[in-house]
Amino acid sequence: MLTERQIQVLQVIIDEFIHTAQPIGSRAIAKKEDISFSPATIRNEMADLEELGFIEKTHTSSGRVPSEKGYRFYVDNLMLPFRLSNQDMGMIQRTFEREMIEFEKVVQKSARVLSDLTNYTSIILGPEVFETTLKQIQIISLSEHTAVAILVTSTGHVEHRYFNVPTTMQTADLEKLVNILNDRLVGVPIVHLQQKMYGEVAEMLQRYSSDFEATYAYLKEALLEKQPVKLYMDGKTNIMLQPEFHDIDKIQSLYSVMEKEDQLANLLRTSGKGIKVSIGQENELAAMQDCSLITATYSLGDEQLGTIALLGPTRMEYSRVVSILNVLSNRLSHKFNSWY
Amino acid sequence: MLTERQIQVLQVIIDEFIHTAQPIGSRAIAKKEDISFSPATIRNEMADLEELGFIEKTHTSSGRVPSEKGYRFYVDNLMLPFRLSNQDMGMIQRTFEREMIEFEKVVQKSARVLSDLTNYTSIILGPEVFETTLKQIQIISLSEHTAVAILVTSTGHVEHRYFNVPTTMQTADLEKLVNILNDRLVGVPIVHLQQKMYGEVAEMLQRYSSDFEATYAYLKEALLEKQPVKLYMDGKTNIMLQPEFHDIDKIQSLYSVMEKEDQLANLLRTSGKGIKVSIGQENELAAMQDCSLITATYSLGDEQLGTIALLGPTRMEYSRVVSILNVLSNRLSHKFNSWY
DNA sequence: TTTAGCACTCGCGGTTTCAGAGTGCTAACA
DNA sequence: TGTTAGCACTCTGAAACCGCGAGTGCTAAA
Repeated sequence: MLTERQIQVLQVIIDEFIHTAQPIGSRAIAKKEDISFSPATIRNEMADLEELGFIEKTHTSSGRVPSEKGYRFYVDNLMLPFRLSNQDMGMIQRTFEREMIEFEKVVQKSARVLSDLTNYTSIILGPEVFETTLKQIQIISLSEHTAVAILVTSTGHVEHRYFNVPTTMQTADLEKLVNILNDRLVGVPIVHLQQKMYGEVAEMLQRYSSDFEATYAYLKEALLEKQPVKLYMDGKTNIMLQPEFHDIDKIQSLYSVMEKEDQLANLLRTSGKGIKVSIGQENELAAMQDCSLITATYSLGDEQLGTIALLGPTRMEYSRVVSILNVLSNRLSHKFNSWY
Repeated sequence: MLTERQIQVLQVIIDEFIHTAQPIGSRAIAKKEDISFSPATIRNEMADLEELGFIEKTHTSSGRVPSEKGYRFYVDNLMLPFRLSNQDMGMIQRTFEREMIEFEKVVQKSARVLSDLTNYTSIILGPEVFETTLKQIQIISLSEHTAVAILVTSTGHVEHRYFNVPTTMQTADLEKLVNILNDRLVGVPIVHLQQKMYGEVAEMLQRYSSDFEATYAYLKEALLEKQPVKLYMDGKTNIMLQPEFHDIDKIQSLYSVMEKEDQLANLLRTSGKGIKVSIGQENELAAMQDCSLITATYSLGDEQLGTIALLGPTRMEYSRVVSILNVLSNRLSHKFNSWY
C-alpha cells in the first residue's frame, strides 16, 4: 500500500499535470504549499511510485507524468468531490429554465452546455423509453404505390416510415387496415409491437385478400425497422485545443470513431448505471486509447433512459467533470420525470 | 492575352500541382510529353506568367505554384470536360439503383458517394420543395397542456411540432380545431400557410371561445416556426488527408465553420443555378479562404430544390469534380422528378 | 528566338552545441 | 534510520551551422 506521503506526492503530480500537461519535477513539487519535505526526499518517493507503476518518465531524466494506473488510483481513491462554481451552476441552471416541451431540444442544449463547460467533447445517448406504448398509428397514402405510416408514442415521440403499397390496394382498404392496426396495437408497448404484429394482427389480416398480406409484409418491415438511437454530440473541435492532440493522425482516428455513431451508441448503451470512468487503454475502441471517457446515466423512475458522456484526454479534470455529469444527469432525470 | 505556349505551361503547372502538391520547376515541365522546348525557354515563360499573376513562387528560388488567379483562369478557360471512369460511374449508378422511397436516404447516399469518390468533403442542402402543399394536419394531445401537431405535405414530408394547450381546452375542442384546420388549410402551399393562418383561419376561430384563440396563438407559433433546412455532410475527415491541411489551426477553423450549419446552408442556398466554383479568397467565409467550394444545383422542373457541394483544397481536381457534380445533380434531379 | 551554361539563392535535413531541468546516488546530518 | 545537501550525469529543445540539391535569372552563343 502507498504511504501517506506517497499519496500526497501522487496527488500533486496528477493535479499539476492535469492543468499544465507538463511533466512535474521534484523541485516543483517541493514548492507546493502543503509539501514540507525536500526535493531529494520527493525524488525517493517518486522512484518508488514509478516502480509501483503510478507515474512514468517521458525520458530518462525529466519530470514525472501520471500513468494510467495513476489516474485510476486517483479516480478511485483520491478524487475529492468538486464544488462547482456559481457560474458553472448558473450555466446549467439556465439550460433547463427555459420552458421546453421537446426532449430533443433539452438534450441538444445539455450537450452544448456540457461541452462549453468542460471544453471536452460531449456525447449524449437517448432517451430510449422502453415503457412507451403506441398511442396512435396513421397511414397516409402518398402515391399509387407508396404510403407513409406515422406512429405516435405515449411519450409524444413521433416517427414516420415510408413503405410500398401494392398497386391493387384501394384507399378504402388502407383505411380498413389502419383501423385494424389501431384497434389491435394502440396501448401496446413498443417493444412488444413486433410480437403482436406477428401474432394477432397477422392472423386478423389473413382473413382478407392477398393484397392485405402484401401490404402487411411491407408495413411490418417499415414498422419493425430498428429505430436508430439518436446520438447528440457537441464540441467536437474541442479536442484539438488539447496540446496532446496537436497531432493530425490522432485527431483523424478520433474523428473517424466519432463518425461511427452506431458504434458509439453501443458503447454508451452498455455502460452500466451511474458514473463510470474509462481511462486510456481501458477503452474498448482503439482510437480512444489516448482518451478518457466518462459516462453517466439518466433515468425515468427506475428505468435507465440514456447516457451522457464526456470524451477528453486522459489528462482530464476528473473531479470537476464527474461533478458536472452528476448534476446534469440529475437534471435530465428530473426533467423527464416531470414529463412522463 | 496569354500566348499559346504560356497557356501550355500554365496547364502543365496546374495539372501537376493538383496531383503532387509540390512546386513545379522548369526542368520537370520540359520533361512532359507535349512540351517541346527547353527549360530555359520555360523559365522565361514562367517569369512572364508570374508577372501576370497566374503563378507564384513559394520562395525566391523554387518551382512555381498556381495562384488563385491561375486556378480561376484554368477553371474558366482551360478545363477540359473530364470523362469519368467506368468505375466512378458505376459507384454513382449503384447509389441510385436500389429502390428508395425516402429522399433522406437518397440524399445521404449521394453525400456519401460524393465524398468517397473525391476524397473531399461533401455538403448537400435540401431538398426544399416550395410548391409543396399541405396534405394533412393532425393534432394529438399528449398531456393536459401539451400537444403535438403533425403535418404531412404533398411530397410525403412529415413534420411535427410540439405546442402548449390551455388547460381549459377539451379534447372535443381540439378535434373541432383540427377539423377547421384541415378544412381550411389542406391543399394550401406551405409558403402560403402563414398568410392563410392570419387571414381566414384566424377569423374562423375568433367565432369560438377565447380558448381557441389562445390555442391558436400557440399553434400558429409552432406551425410557422421556420423549419430548419437539412444539411447533409459526409467525409469531414477527408480534409485532413490533404497535405496542405497538416496544420491544426487551419483544420480547427475549418471544422468550426462546418459546425455552423445555418451559415453553410445560407451560403449554399444563395449559390445561383448551375455549377459554380469559388476559389480561395473568393469565398465569403474567412475560414474557407484556403479552400475551394464547388456547388451545383438540382431541381424539380424549373424549380431549384437544393444544392450539392464539395469542399476541398484550392488545389482541387476541378475538372473531375465538376463532372461528378454534374452527373450527380442530374441524377438527383431525375430522382425527384420521377417522384413528384 | 531559343537554348546552353553558369553563378547565385534558398529551403531542407542532418549535425553540433549549449543551457536548463531533472534525476540518482552518496555522504553527511538530526 | 529517515531526511537532506551536494554533485555528477542524462536528456531535451532551441539555436546555430553546414552542405546538398533544386531551381532560378542572366548572359552569351547558336
